[in-house]
Amino acid sequence: MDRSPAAITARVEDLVARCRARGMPVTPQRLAIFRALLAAQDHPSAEMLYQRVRTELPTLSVATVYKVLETFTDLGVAREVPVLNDCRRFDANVARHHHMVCTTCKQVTDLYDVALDEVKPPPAARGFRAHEVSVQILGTCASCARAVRATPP
Amino acid sequence: MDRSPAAITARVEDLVARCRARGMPVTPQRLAIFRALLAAQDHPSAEMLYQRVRTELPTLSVATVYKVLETFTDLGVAREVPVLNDCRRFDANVARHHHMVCTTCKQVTDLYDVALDEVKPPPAARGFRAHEVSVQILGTCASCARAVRATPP
DNA sequence: ATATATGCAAAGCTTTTGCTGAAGA
DNA sequence: TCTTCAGCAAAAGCTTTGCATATAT
Repeated sequence: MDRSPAAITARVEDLVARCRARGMPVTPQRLAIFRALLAAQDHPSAEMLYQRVRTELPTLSVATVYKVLETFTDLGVAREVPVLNDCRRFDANVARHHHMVCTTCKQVTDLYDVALDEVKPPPAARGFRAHEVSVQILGTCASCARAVRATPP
Repeated sequence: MDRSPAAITARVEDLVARCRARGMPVTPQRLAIFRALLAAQDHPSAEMLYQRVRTELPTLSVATVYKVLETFTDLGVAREVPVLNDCRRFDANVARHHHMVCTTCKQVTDLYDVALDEVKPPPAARGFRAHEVSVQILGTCASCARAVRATPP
C-alpha cells in the first residue's frame, strides 16, 4: 500500500468526503483512528489502536474505537481482516491482497501475488455468491522460527 | 469426507489407538464428542457440540467440550478451522480442503478443488515457514441470497 | 438548533483456569 | 493404585449496548 504523505492525505480526504456525503460529522476521533490505521502495518485490533491513539486523544475510549471501526467498514475505507480467532483485526488497505499469519506471535503480514489473485471460486461453489477470495498462509514467521530453535520446548 | 459407517468406525478406532499410544484414557465424553464431530457437516463450535452431545451425556459441561477439542487437535484427529472471528469452529476432516463462508448465516462449507490445492506460498513469503495454505471464499450462500431478495433491507 | 458521536459503565459472549471428586488404565 | 479426566464455578478476555453529555454541522 502506498504510504507516501500524499497518499495519506488523499486517503484522509477520501474519508472526509465520504462522511460529508452521508451527513456524518468528521470528528477528531475518526481522523486520529484513521491516521493510526493508515500508519499501521500490523493489522491492529481495536485495543492496539486504542493504545496508539490514546497518547494523542487521552479521553478516548475503547468503545469509541469499536464504533469508529464499524463506521469505517461501512464507509468502505477500511475492512476487517478475516484472520485469527482471538480478536478482530482491521486494515485500511482495501485493495486485493492476501495474508500470512504467524500462529505463534499472531503477526499478520500482507501478501501481494498475482498468482493468488487468479484464484477463483470453483464450480463446486454454484449458488454461492462470492464477495471475496482470501488466501491465508498459516505458519511460523522468521523471527519466531529462530526463537523456537534457540529455546526448544 | 467419507461418512460411511465403516469410515466412522475406522476414525473412532484411530482415536482410541492414539489415546492408548499416549496412555490417555478413552472416556465416554471423548467418544461422544468425536462421533458428533464426525457426523457434523457444519464445522461446529464448542457450544454447538455441547448442545448435540448433551442429549446423550446429560452431565456434560461446556468446559469439557473445550478441553476435549484441544486434545483432539493435539492428537491430530481434528482441527480448528481458521475462519470467522465470532467463535472457534472445529472439523474432524483433517484432509486438505478449503472453505466457503457465508458472512450472513456463518455457515462454513467444505470445498475440494485441486486448483486451490496448487496454491503455494509465493516467493514474497521467504523466511516464513508455511504450515498450511487455506483458501477462504467469503460471500453469501444460496439460501441467504434468497432471503435477502425476499425481504430487502 | 439538531442530529450524531463520544465516553462511561454495565452487560453479554466465548473461552480459560483451578480445584475436587470421579473414573479409566 | 495412580494418573488423568470431568464437572463445576469463577475469572478473564473481547465486544456490544444503553444512556447522558458533548460536539460537529
